[in-house]
Amino acid sequence: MSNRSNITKQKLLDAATDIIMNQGIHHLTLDEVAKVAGISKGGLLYHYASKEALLTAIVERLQQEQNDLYASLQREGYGPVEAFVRLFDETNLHPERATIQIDVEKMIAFLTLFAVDQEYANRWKHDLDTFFEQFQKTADPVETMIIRYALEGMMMSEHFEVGVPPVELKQAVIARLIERAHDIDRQS
Amino acid sequence: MSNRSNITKQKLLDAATDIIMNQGIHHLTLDEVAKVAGISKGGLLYHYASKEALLTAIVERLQQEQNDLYASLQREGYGPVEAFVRLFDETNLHPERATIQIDVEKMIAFLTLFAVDQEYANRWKHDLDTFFEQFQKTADPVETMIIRYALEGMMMSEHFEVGVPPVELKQAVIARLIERAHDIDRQS
DNA sequence: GAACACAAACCGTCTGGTCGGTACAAAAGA
DNA sequence: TCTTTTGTACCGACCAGACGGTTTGTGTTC
Repeated sequence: MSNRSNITKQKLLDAATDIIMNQGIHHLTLDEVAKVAGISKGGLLYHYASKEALLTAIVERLQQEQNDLYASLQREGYGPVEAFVRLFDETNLHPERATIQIDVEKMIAFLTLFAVDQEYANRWKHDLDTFFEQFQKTADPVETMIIRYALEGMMMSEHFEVGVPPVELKQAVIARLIERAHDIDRQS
Repeated sequence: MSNRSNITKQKLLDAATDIIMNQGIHHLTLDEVAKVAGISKGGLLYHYASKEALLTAIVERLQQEQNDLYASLQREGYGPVEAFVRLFDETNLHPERATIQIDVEKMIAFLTLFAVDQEYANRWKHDLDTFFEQFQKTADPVETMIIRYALEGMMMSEHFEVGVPPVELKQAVIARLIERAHDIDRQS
């Protein structure tokens, strides 16, 4: 695969991601992706033979990005639970690396993709199942699950903008979650 | 509006709800709803002039059901936070009223509707915003928000079947959430 | 018999996907 | 070195099916 081909593929994935994030999943049509990417529909279909192939590629790239971010947080010394919490709020905790927040925003936007067709969720399901299994073996599995669920719920709430609390309260919630995650990691 | 008309309307709403829950939102077409309801598409459009009108009716009915259930829980003496927790797990706590669990399952399925089009979420948003405001004025707003987020996250996890823990762990999580909710209600 | 409650054929649009063709560069042959 | 062939990347017109909605017709109820 040539470099030119790779660049075009990334452009297409970027365009599709952009559409999902800014216009919503129901505007994600092949014509729109091609238009945003500045490439013809024929060109799009040349690289991704079907819409499904395109979506698969998007999910895989996002998955990879998330894994990399989580791994880098663990390399910085955070335990598995605390690293998971920080995954959700890197921007607030480290404003200097604002770019990676994009990953989280992407992840949120992609929930809509999973919501529309469980097929795409299945691609991720196995990895997530394996990942969350470790959370059942911490010093306090119940509290760990509560932390995990709370983060996922917060994600939903923020994405749909339903019952969003004042910023200070949100910050306090995250602070307390980090605190507890830290304790759990220490005891584990 | 005649009784016959009302029965047909309920059949249509039931069919649409059934499709959303069992086939997913992208299979919710007017033809499919009509087919499942055993009524022609013309008949469907006679009662609900557009797909949007149908969806609005579905959301409104669900909203009503949820409100009624929450109110009945409060009438039984549960505080606002604990009643909210119990809303999510009535079947496990009271197997004898298994039917109302259906409401929760519906609610979960409908998240997909909101995911696809924020328009429908907006119909619910205002009420939910108002509802969640009281959670910011409890004895421990941070913990209350964590409880709320955790329940929403659990809902997501169960719906997409991602990282679902063993039943015992799930039960223990709910038990602890109820415990904390009870404390908060008592202190408030 | 008039309003109501449905049935069924039909229409226009949108969208995923096909297909024939072009541009161009690198390899192969002369 | 010049020509021919081949493979890659891309274009854009076109097609077929799906889907929301319309229209017209028919039976049912009061």
